Amino acid sequence: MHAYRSHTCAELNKAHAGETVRLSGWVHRVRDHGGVLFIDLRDHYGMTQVLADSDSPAFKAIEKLKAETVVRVDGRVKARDASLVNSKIPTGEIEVYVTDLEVLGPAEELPLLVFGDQEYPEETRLTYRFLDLRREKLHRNMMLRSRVVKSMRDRMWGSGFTEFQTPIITASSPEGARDFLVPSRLHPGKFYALPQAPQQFKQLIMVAGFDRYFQIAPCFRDEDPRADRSPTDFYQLDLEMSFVEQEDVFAAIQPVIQGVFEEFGGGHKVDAVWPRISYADSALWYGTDKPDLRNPIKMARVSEHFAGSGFAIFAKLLEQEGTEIRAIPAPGGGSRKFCDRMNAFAQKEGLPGMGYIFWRKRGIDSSLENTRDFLTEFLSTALKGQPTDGIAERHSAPSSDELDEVKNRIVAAVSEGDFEKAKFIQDAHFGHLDAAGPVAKNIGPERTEAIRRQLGLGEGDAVFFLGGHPAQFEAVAGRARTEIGRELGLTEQNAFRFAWIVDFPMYEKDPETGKIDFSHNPFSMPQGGMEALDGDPLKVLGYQYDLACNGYEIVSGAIRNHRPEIMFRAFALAGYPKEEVENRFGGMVKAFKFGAPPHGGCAAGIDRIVMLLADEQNIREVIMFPMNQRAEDLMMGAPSEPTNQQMRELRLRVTPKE
RNA sequence: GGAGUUGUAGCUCAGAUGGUUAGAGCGCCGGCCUGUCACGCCGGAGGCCGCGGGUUCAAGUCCCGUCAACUUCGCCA
Repeated sequence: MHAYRSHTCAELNKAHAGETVRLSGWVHRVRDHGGVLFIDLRDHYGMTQVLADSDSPAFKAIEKLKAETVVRVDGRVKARDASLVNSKIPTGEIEVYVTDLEVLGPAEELPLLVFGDQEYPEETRLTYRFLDLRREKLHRNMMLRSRVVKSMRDRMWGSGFTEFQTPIITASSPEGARDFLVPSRLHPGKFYALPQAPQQFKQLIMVAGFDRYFQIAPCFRDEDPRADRSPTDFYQLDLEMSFVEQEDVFAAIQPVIQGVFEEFGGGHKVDAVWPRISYADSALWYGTDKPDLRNPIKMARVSEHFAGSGFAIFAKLLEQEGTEIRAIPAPGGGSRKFCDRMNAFAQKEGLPGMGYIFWRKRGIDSSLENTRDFLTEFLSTALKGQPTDGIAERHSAPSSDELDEVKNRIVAAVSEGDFEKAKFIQDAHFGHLDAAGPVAKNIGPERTEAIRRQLGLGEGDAVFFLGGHPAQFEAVAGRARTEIGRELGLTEQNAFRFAWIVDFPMYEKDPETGKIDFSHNPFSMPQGGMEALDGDPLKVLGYQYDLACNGYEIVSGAIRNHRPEIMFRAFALAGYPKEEVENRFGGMVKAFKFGAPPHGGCAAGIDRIVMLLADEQNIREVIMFPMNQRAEDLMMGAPSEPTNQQMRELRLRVTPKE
């Protein structure tokens, strides 16, 4: 018999009854009943209940076992009585009566329990990651990750891509993030860098004529972490294609991503149609370049309704250059309580607050009834094209100057034949909806009605307003949109919604220094080529795109700039002279001078995709050995101090902390 | 670097308004138990209430500072 096992802990069933078997695994849980005791024996594959009673030669030893001890047991498979079957586990129809036991790996008292779903501090979990990984959830997440990567790889091969590895120790490539540097022993004072992405290498692979490349590539960036961003390193499905345009790249990657989400998405709905949304529209509608389209709320510009209005804050604001008022519609959010809560949310996010309007049924004052009746009859008669003479006599006169004014304007509109306008004024003042909230009072019924119509809102709905320079409130507006969608239950559950965000601007202006710099990837081809670079840099768009899914950026890519002369010009606009470009990207620029094919590609964030598929909120839950928030590996003790010998070899000295 | 939240037993957490000896569940240790599968029952150990200072007759509780963790802004091809 094999030294450790004849079967795994997931294999045995009724058909094995009577057989003598050997199992190895961890002592998951012990249930000691005095004369009989049970152990759940666990391995990677599953769990089997083993038992011993006082007649068993192993009884004494088994009584002393502690949780997580690794043991080998020999025993006899017993079919369980119907009343004793455990339907929760696949091996629940049998149990193994232990005749011999050997401790293979004793275990001390645990800092973290493997069974149960008790929560532990991250610090403990990361220090004892190997224990945490034994637990069901992480074990499952890591297996999911492994299968996702295999599926991606298979799909890529299936679509004619070939896989190549690129260097890990390489040259610095100033693409935005901070580099991890590696000191060179052979060249004291010089440093290698770990690649932030295999960007230049994959472009060179295209120049080398391989046509379609992919790689499951590690990427290294020395930036602060976020819940969806690992510090230090992460993995991408990196791909590049020659002789393609933007839509060709989309067509290549969509089946891979969609396929993986369908395969591992646990039955969630997966979008088959991925809309293209411009960066500008995405910012306006969703307040972010990675919108969550499960949330149906679409924001809108409503400046015109506030310009010159009685709402002084916004009216004044709009007199400044570049300001706008934007609306976040909130269908079903029409209560004072909800509106106040969202206003508080905006204040917590650092804004002065959000103005709001909400609509409810209008209770018409009896003193207004006459006017309303008059107008209703007058309008409906007018709309039918019949003479309106004599209607005034059938109703007593309106009761105030203000009402007179409204009435006269309706009558005037009708006489000009502008029935639409007449109906609008009528609705604004006497319609069945009453607009509540301070904003409505200040801008008056007609501007309020115009906003309501623009946004398609009705009874029980609300709308929130934000004003100023869009760059300053857009992101908060986006978060408010998310919050509103969530609170009102508008955001669809159990679905993955995708969209390509396209037409990213090539450049942006630093609001403080006024300096023009690349807003995204400097290697992208500007739309319109060389000519486009002659005008206003801030208006130049790139062939650059992201794929957004449920509020996360999961793919990013571009059609590359493969023409040296356009590249020099593009860099010059951002203030990089030709010499510097040649200095920093010499290898690539040179390559482009010897026949470079038009090419483009993208990279998909594997960690984030698995995170979405595993329904996890934190990327550390899908990484085998993650760093903590301070980029430390608590288990391995990294970073650590080098030995003096190492420092001498590298000719390095650390300056003391100030 | 800025902001928010949290910090009480090994772990998860409870401890209104300041007031006797700081509690529960899980885990751990000891005992009982031959059908459990989150076994049950009895008993026990285990606390610088993150740390420092202050207010007060009295501080886990209020104030100031500080440290740590997480989240977030900046940053992020």
